[in-house]
Amino acid sequence: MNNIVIVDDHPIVIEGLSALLQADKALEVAATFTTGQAFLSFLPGAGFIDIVLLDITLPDINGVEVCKQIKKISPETKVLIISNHSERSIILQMLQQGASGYLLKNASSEELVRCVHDVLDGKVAFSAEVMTIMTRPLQNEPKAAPHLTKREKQVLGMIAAGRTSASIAEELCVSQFTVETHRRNLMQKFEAGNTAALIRMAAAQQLL
Amino acid sequence: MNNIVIVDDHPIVIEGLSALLQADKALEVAATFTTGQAFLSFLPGAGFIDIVLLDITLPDINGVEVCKQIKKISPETKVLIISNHSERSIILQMLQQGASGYLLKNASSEELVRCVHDVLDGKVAFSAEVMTIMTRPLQNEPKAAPHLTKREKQVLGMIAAGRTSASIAEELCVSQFTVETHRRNLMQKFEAGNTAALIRMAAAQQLL
DNA sequence: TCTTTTCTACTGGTTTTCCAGTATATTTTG
DNA sequence: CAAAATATACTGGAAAACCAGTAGAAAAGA
Repeated sequence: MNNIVIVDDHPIVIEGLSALLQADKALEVAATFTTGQAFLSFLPGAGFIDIVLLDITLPDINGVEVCKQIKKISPETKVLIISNHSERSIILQMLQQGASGYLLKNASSEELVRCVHDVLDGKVAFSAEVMTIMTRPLQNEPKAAPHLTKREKQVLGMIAAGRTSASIAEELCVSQFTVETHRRNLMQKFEAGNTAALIRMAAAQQLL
Repeated sequence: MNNIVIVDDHPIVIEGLSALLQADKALEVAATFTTGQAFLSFLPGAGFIDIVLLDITLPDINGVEVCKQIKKISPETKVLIISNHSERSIILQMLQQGASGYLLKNASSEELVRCVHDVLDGKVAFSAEVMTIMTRPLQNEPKAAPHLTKREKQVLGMIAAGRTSASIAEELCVSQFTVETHRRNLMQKFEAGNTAALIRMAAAQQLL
């Protein structure tokens, strides 16, 4: 009998997953949580968990963080991500964090059960749609978001808010030159020729 | 015994809703569908349906359209929207289409059952969060998108692409002054102090 | 610790935006 | 048709962004 824990902020989804999994005699839903924090408090004291079905978008903490914690506290516990996000970068990020599988919420019930078993067997499991996304050629992929430093993100936000370099410099207590250097570096990272393009790029990548 | 139909493209959600509703003896899930088209084909020949739990975002047709069709074919059938969208405009739009209630997917199971009963009783039902959204004062509502003329939209797009006024003027075969006047009017309409803010506003309103 | 990254700061010059006006021709609409 | 909205064009000046370098200090990671 395998112990399963479900973490998802939608009670309806928890109910659905539970119903689908309980149909299988080999699986036992041991506990469910609607917040990452509640689950993380439970985790250290809990007995061994075979697999965690984890939603990425939780109201309190990021799913990435939750996954990291699981792997830290109980490396043998498998993590199967159940998410709405179909961006390749996110899927990869979760796998790098130690997740063993990735399902989209529109996966069929058969896929769900199959994936849970595959993961329990030590395999890496994806739903059909995720498989398609991961194997799709890269050509018309949206450009990967460049890595921004903390400061750069901060400055970017302020530029997008319509602030001038001078006013940003004042607020951050740095020289105006510094702010302009940040701006220039941002434009270079985004391959933008001017502020307008910079903001558009950033907006397109949900960075605002 | 009330007849329920569930339309949602996520099998997991269907499963969850079914499990929660079947617990109530007064409710019977008569059928479920993962596409709007499948449901609409079924609808005319089907017996009387008391209530449809309807997801707005379906892979094939828009939930608005589905709702409209339900009300056309069977006006007495209640529609309870189950959605991820928490924008006031969308909620209002569904109510105008004849929906009797609106739930967010993160609603608790109690709320779900309560709302189903309320709707069956002829009331209009919202989950707590939707209630909060609908009664929240308008002040920090996102500003309605200003009306833009064709030319303004065109210029806006080109500005966002990082073009300078001069280059835009050349492409449009108008004077640089004209482009700058357009830009100024755009900034005024968006209440933006400079190009960066303009692009951010436009991006926030999906105008790019 | 050493290396790399990040954050900081400056020079000096060019280009572009931004502001506040005015004004006319062309469409659209009541 | 008349009024309103739209698109066009210009002046002139202040402010800000943009370009292309350089470079030291601080923090983070190997």
